[in-house]
Amino acid sequence: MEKNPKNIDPALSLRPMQKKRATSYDVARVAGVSQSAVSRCFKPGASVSAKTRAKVENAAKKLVYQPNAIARGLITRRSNIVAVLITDLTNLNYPEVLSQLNRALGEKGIHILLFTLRKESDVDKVLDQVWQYQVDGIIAAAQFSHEQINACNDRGTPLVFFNRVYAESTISSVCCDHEEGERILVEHLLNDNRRSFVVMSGPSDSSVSTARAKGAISKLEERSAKIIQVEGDYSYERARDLIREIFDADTFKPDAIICANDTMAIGCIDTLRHEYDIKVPDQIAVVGFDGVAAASWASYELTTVAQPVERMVEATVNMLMERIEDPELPAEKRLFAGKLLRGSSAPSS
Amino acid sequence: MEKNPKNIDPALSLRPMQKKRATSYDVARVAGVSQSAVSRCFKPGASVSAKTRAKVENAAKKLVYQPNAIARGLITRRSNIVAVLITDLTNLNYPEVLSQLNRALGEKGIHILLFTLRKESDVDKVLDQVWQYQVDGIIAAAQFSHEQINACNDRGTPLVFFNRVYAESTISSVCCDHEEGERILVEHLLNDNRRSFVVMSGPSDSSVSTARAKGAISKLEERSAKIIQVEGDYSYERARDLIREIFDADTFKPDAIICANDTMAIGCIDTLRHEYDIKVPDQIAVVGFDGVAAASWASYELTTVAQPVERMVEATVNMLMERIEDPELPAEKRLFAGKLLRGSSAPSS
DNA sequence: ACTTTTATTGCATTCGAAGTCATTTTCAAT
DNA sequence: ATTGAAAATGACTTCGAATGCAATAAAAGT
Repeated sequence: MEKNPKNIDPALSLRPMQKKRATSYDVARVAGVSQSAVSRCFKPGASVSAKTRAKVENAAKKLVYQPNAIARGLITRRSNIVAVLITDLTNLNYPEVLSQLNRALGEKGIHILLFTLRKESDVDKVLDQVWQYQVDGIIAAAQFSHEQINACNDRGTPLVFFNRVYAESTISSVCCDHEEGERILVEHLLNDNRRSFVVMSGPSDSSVSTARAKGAISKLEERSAKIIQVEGDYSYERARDLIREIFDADTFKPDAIICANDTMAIGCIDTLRHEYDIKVPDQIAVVGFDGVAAASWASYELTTVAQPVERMVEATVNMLMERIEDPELPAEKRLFAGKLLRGSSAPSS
Repeated sequence: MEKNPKNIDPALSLRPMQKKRATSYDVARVAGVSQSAVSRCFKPGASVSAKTRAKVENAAKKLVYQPNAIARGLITRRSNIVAVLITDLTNLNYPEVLSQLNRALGEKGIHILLFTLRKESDVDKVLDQVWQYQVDGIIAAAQFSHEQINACNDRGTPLVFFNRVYAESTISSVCCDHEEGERILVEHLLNDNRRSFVVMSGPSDSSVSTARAKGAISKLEERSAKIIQVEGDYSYERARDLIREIFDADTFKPDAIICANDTMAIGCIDTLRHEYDIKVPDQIAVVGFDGVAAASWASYELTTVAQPVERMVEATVNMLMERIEDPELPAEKRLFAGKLLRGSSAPSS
């Protein structure tokens, strides 16, 4: 190791440490066995004698050998990679989702190839990349067109949607029950004697927002409450602007605002308090959805519905893995109830 | 498309669409050219006649062919994948970082294999995975031991740290100038006639926290201000508890609190206002660091230093790519100044 | 028309691990 | 000692695309 006995062109020795990683052949040579034997040592449950295994393990350690997952993937047709497509990473609860996904998949030896999407139109471009990497499956927290879904089916790539549902029975998904969650929230507000509502939805192309709005409105109509509906975009700023529009117009006097997510709810609360000097929740109640960390901050103590992220992720990963093992499995939809988080009863600012 | 003219065993038609994707050989056969020709059609700048290219492109379209990135990676020794290791995805500004990274790398045709770390001790396990996937480089927003860094060097895997600096000149990193940022914040507070300070750091094993605390304290000592130092963990809850300890003890009367991140600053503000009825910033000023979205919310209007995430990400990606192209490039450290975001002067609650 | 030069093309090989299969070794049972 | 079953082993092939090289075709020059 220390000495360099061969007399070679010094220019050559200036070259970087040979970057070539050791291969199974190198290990085989050092261990004095065949390449097959080396391969078997790295395959759980393969037939290898203790002697051989010891020789190989020594050699592998000496050469700092790690099997090449790329080469392995080529022959096994399993990359042990799944693509995670996710829109809007800035959505406050996606980091949690991602981190949980990584943990759950990691436990099964699966890795995440991450794709973040800005616009829905990116899906096509991204799917092209996804095919090239021969991923074992796809987890999508983004809206797909039917062509895109069919493309996945045609190629036999298992696909599970996270928080997106499609009517078709052939599409697997894991979803929080947004509709029912909203109904619970509304029930809560009605019990609190709220009667005039603003329903602030998310962007219209978001199926999550649509489901939430639908849940809220269905319940409100059952009780024939007064409603106006406004379209936000999940952002604090847009919520602020909408509140201004409503309260500057001064034609509708709501006593409750139902927001499609927590961020907008917080935007509403801040704007009501700081710009209109309205007490929340005394004069107007505001509810959100998601249960993000900020919802429980003392300034807000927001009433909201938290998604059971951990269970949902667990379900997503299990469903995907099952379908990777057996692509014949029929599609399945799983719906998880959200958990109502009640803000404190009277935190006037 | 509509009709299925061939009379085949129905059992066969029940089988799934053949999952086998088309290979370059399939395309070659259909196009009536050699596999090499197909390969060249997908390599920019290769020598192919217009005639051949047309034939191949037609065939490729017909077979929905996508080159297999796994196989390509094996021969070219370039996976076009970089590993991104990131601790604590729940840190509020990492989603932004990730999303930017994805964009910047995507533009260069590089993909992200994502690893989220719960504990620092996970780095070893994760690095093993990283080697197996023959990634072209590593971007690390996590603390590495020197052995771990050396391991990367030994294998010739370019490594760039994001927001972690090491004294060694051989380690590349992109970092926000936390120290100087704090000094600016402190300057700001001193100009505002604040004299007694609490410095609330992050966890002691975080080099970012250390740098920030160091910057604040150096400046404070220059001006011989009164200081106490407490150790938080970047979380809202811990900040709240620390505030309680300080104000319940009632031995030290600060008029400013310097928090190592925005989340703790927000925790401090909420606790001061809602539990101690202290006006922020009138009676006590609170400053944070990071410039997260919540910092600018009307309830807080936090004075903080925003990291120039976009520029930092750009720099990180460029540095990494350069080193992937030419592993001989010397290490480099780039330090970006943060931007002071002044909260409004008097938002008493 | 005929030689050069240059641009295309295909053959054969390569990357690294895994699986098939035939062969050899081991070890227990007779 | 002999047989048979089970376990271990290695030679060889495979996965799918890229590439060096030699062969060929097209273009250019004389």
